[in-house]
Amino acid sequence: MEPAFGEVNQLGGVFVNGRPLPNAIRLRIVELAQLGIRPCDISRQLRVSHGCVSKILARYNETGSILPGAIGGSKPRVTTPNVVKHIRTYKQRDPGIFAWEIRDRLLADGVCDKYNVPSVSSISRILRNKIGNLSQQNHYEGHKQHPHAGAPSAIPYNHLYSYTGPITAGTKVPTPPGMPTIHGTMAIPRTWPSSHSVTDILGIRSITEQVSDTSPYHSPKIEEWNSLTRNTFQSAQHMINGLEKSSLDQEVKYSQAANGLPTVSGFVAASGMTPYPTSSPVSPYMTYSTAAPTGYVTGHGWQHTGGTTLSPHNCDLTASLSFKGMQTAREAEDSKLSIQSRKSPHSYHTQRHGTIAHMQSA
DNA sequence: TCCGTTACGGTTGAA
DNA sequence: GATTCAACCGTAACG
Repeated sequence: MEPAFGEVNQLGGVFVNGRPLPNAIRLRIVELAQLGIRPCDISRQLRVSHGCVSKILARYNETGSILPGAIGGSKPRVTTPNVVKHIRTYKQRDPGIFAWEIRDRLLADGVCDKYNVPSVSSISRILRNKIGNLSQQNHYEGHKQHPHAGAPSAIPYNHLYSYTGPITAGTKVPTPPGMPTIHGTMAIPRTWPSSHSVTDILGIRSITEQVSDTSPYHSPKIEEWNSLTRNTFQSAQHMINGLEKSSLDQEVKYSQAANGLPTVSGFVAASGMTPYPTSSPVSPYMTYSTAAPTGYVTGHGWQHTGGTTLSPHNCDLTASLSFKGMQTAREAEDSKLSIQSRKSPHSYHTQRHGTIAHMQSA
């Protein structure tokens, strides 16, 4: 069950447990950091925990993206029909073949690469569950003959069966040459045009990337985001440091504080505001609603999915960061990006709690 | 005081 | 449609 209100952290900021910060806040964190403001000051200024500031800045430096990672979902399956078909073929040709031999052969034949090759146990499971009858029959026959009598390794396997499964780290598409970059951080080998980048958030996408809309990995979700950005942003003329100043200022109006630090007045302390001060309680999950984006105070219009008119000159960042589009962009990218380095050290416990939470909410 | 790290309680979405 | 599971989130606390 969704909570009606967000929570308040020690700094007085409002957050929703388990949900990402608004994109504008994330963007503001990066921008302030680029202005040379220390993370601790950013933390206090935006009332976001310093751990979060650190995390967002670290991610930005690492990936060039301010956006949160893809939440939920499952890892791409490696036992695609094509892989199963090859395993079946191997088993047919050599009933005595071991799972690890199949694994090696899948690699050798280019059916899989090291990133998406099934584990030996997975292959065993496939043999048992999906090719069980065949396996038993052939295995029996195999015992009647010599297991390796057929010299299967000499048989040229059909290389037309190239792997067509989900893209993983090993099958990534290189960043198009025309991909705009922000600082050097965008130069890291992203393998898919990241819709998470500040550049993309602000609507600067290369033609190359748009061409990718017709790629085999094109999906309605990607199209949704692409159409949004294409229709919304026509140029990068307003970019400063990769950040769209005017649009940003429209959304997160901030003044100059006495200490010289920009103050995000739109994101005020809980003591000075009602987090979602509407006549009808506005859920922090407004993120996914269609409420009007009038700023963080008035209903947290972050990432609304409404039909605000978007243009380079009237691109309220909140609107331009339509969560609907962003979410789908993340989904699209997540299907293409395998971020190997972000293994959660506490997956077990989070999973456990997630399950419990899920059960409680059910 | 600052900041990187991590335990924790939570959400999400594909399978 | 419900459940499982593995990803993610931000906060709080620690060193």
